[in-house]
Amino acid sequence: MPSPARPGEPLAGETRLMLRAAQLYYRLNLTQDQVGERLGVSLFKVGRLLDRALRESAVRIEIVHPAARLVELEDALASRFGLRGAVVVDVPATGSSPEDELLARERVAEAGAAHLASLRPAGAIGVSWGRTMLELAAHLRPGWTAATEIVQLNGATSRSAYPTRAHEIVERFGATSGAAIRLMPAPAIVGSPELRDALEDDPSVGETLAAAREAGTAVFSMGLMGPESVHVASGYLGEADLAALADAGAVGDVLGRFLSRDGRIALPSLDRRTIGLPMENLREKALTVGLAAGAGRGPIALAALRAGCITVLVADETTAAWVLDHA
Amino acid sequence: MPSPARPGEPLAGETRLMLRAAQLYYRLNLTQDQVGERLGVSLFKVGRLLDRALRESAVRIEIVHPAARLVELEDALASRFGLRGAVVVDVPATGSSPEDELLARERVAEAGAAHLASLRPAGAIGVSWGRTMLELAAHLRPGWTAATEIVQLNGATSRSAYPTRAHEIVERFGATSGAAIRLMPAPAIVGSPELRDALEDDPSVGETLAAAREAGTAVFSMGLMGPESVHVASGYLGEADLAALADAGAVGDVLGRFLSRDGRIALPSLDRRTIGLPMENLREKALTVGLAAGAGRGPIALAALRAGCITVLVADETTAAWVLDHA
DNA sequence: CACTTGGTTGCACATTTGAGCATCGCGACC
DNA sequence: GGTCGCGATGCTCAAATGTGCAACCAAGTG
Repeated sequence: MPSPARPGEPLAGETRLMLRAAQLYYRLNLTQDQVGERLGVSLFKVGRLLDRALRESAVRIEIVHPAARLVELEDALASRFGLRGAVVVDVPATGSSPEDELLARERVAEAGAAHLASLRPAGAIGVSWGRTMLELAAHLRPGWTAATEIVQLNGATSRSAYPTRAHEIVERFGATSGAAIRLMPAPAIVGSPELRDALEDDPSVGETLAAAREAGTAVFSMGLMGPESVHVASGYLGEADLAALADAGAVGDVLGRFLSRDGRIALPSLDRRTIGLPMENLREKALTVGLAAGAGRGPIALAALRAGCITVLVADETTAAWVLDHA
Repeated sequence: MPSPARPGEPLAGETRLMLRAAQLYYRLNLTQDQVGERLGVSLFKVGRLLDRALRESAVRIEIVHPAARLVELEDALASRFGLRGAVVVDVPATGSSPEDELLARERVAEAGAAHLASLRPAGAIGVSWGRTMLELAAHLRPGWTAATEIVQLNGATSRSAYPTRAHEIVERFGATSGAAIRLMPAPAIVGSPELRDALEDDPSVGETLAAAREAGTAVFSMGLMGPESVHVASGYLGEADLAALADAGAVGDVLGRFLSRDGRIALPSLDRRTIGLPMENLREKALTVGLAAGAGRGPIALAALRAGCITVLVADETTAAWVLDHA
């Protein structure tokens, strides 16, 4: 490629012409033959001049919109992880203060609700619970889907005074769509594998679980691992479990299933005490929307992506950037 | 115009779509309907999206070639002073050391020669003399013009040991074109108006002067005012004249005519002692190429432009910028 | 001096893009 | 509840743009 005229060399007439053509074409928006007329060359030559300008990158075209970065992150995530889509939300401040967490949740939930609606999911839709899911449900607009059934994907009856409000979520999903709802009347995590199996075998839970397996769509949020996890507040996890999870390298959970960095079940013994749709079933769904909102969600988002259980990721910018940085 | 999404607002889906379209169109060079296909919208909508992106300046197109600035200066000069053309030359260093002066002269002269040739002047061509003109002449390539006659525009026989080499210039112009040449056998400036008139009335000078008036084209350089002027070295100007010129606000000369900042003859009494084509005749020519090369030429270049005696300016970048700054 | 050969030019043609216009959907206002 | 107006959409058609090809020029080369 012809060198871009080092200072010190006389400027070739061709180059001069090229730049003048670029000015007239790009700045003044003349057509190529107007440029040609003004410059005294044929319109063909103008085209070739502009071609050269582009190839030598004498003109630079860049996308400067403040949100362009978000779109870039979305595309990068989608192609890196083979997603069907990604939505990255611009959250002004992203610290880890409760207010920032709240804001991030609101914005991600809002964007998630809008995107979910735009996907027009049909048939049965499975949903998880949690603060982000509650917020998402609140943003659903009547008629957003023609789905026939809303199924709760994992256990949610609280053991503590702190309510999971899981039924509110499912009800809101149902109320805004006219779909039938199906709750899962069980805790998320119980004390023993035997109890888990017994509950899952009981029709009250088992039928919901079967419906959850059948649903073509799943919507869920990703939870942090640690004392601030909703599973601690809800009384499902004690000190000992937390310590064991930490030892096992857990970074967070999806539907109550705690994952390690690489996307595997971190602690199988705990997983066997967890009630709800198992990972392998989640992976089989045609459409799964996973939400990650707030500081520290990078690791679990990445783990879930690696686990292959996400087809559409909705996240705040910080989380998205972290994921791409560490992928 | 729709505001460019302040951070803190949810990103409208339209905007997201717009940016994605811009990415695909400008970065990946897809056609508008390929973009439409990929984004699931009609090609019309893509066109409108891209339109909006342009109007909201979400995409910026800029010309980044290092020489772009020169072209800008050229256009600005041409439109500001109603010129037929302008050539601005990139000169690496532009100090006022002798080496820098030399370099600037070389580059401006080279560009001037090339541009002059590209204008294909015909008929009679008038030329001045000076170091820049000598350099220009050296860069003329055989056959550069079909002109019939080369005429010296102003007096040039040296009074001092320092030769003006004016005849070399005219001869080179003639030799490279096959045109007849006509010298002006007289000094540039003489001691009295009476002598000037007597010389100009003599056929030896008068006929050349008449031919100079008839020439349709003139090529000349601009000289500095002060002790470094070639007119001092050649012995035309003494201390007293210099002081008077300084008092009168002279900034430099064109064809031996010293001008003040505003483009007027600075010192009419001196002008009446100057032999050569007068200003008013220079102004009448269809094509006049004026060269300004080297530090400190800004003021005389501006003065000459204001005098209206230039249709094509050739200058170094520093001079060009100075002129536009002070116009 | 004829003959290649590489590069540039202009051109006809196909594709792509932009402009103007009819239509549609939706909300506001009788 | 009708209907008026406005903005968005898709369409047709003309303009603008890119592509492949043949002609041409200039500079080597045998």
